[in-house]
Amino acid sequence: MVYCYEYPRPAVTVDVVAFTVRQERLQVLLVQRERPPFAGAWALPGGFVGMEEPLEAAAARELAEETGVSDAYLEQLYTYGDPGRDPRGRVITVAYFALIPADAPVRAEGGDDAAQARWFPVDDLPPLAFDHADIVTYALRRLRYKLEYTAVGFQLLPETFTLTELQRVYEIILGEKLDKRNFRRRILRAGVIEPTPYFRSGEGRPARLYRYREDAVAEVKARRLFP
Amino acid sequence: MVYCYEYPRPAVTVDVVAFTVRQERLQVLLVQRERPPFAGAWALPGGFVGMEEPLEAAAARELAEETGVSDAYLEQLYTYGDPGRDPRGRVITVAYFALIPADAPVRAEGGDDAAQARWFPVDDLPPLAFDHADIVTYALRRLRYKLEYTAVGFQLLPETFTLTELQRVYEIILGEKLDKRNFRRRILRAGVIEPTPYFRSGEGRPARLYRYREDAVAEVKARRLFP
DNA sequence: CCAAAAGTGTTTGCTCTACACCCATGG
DNA sequence: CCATGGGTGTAGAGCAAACACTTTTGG
Repeated sequence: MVYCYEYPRPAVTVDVVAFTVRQERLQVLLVQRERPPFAGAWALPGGFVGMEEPLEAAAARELAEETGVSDAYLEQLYTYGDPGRDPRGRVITVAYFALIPADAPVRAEGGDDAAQARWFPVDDLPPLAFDHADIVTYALRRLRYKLEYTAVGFQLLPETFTLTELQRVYEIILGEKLDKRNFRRRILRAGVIEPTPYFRSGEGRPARLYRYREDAVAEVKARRLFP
Repeated sequence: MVYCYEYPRPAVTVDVVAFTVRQERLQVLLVQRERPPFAGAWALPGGFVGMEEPLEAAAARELAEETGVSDAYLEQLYTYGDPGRDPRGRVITVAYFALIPADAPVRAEGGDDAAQARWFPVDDLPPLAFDHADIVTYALRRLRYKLEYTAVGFQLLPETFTLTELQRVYEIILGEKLDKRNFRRRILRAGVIEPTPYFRSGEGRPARLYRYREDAVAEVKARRLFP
């Protein structure tokens, strides 16, 4: 064991950029800080990493504490460690991004006890504490980029979903309309989702429900410079 | 300032996977450990992050200490923090990968004073300390992937280079022969390198020298799922 | 039977791939 | 003049983009 008084050590935290699609908008989960620094300001959910806790477990724990969601898609994003990013001293944070299904029963909408937690549309965020605005910007770029060449979009939907719903998610995140026929052809060709025998009735003709294929490889190689 | 005795803190290190192409092979820089744990074993160059030192600066410093190279291409790779990855206790490491030009005057080839440092071909590595084998594997995957859709390959070459030299780098790293005409067309279309007025004479017809365009955007978007 | 949303194919253009010969220099 | 590596174009195939109508249900 290396002891603490050998050398001073930075503190290590995790922060989570949790995305969801609600009310036809891409939203990010923020919590309101209660203590200085930045007391009262909005920030990403996060906290210190336990001494025996893997990093991803810490991110999952922080996310679960704020939302109650425990099976979200979680991916390491980047590690921010500039001295001076935290006025309290040297704090290195490992940022994660998470995709929360639209039907996940997210509690704390309104903040019952401790820290208030709320969803904010990504294009209408309040000022954020620390360098969290940079982190969100980077997470958003990564999310868009991932959508372009993988099929992670369904992680933002319930277990079964219609192709129209999935297309809406892509349109909302990418910020542009997509052609229905081309969308369907490509998303199906990618082979990461499969039809179920079920349909959903609403207004108009019922739509077939699809689900994620457990055995699928999420990364769909796009055209490469040197195939 | 948050003081050390508030909570125990993990130690934070950086490790660098430095690639170069020598003797027609892709090689990785390793250092031989002098102290336990894993005394005598080979490991990635790396070390503790200074309390006032940015992470990338720490990686650059470690790389410079081992090689004398101070202007390499450096990119954050991933942060490894499993408890138990270091037998001394909780050590979180931020891994970087670096591309070293073939003509860089790398000293310590043979280890003059302290730790011995050597290049090893990636396909013939010794057993590595800690989880460094995992880190190298991931860095290699990322390097191949980057080569496929960007034009970072020239970072492994001197400031000016011929297209044939560049093609060799790609072939060595990707492990397959490429068509000369298609390679040239695509690499030039990507627009990240430009011809100089100079030629290099060797055996046969002299070859035009190219250089990196400072103003170029390195990321060449490949075919996307939803353009 | 009308409104509303689901579902479905084809044509056109572009980009990737495969492939072989002439060019410029040094010895 | 010969050996060596540098440099160049094209035809065919496959993929992506654009585009409009028919189908199924509920009210």
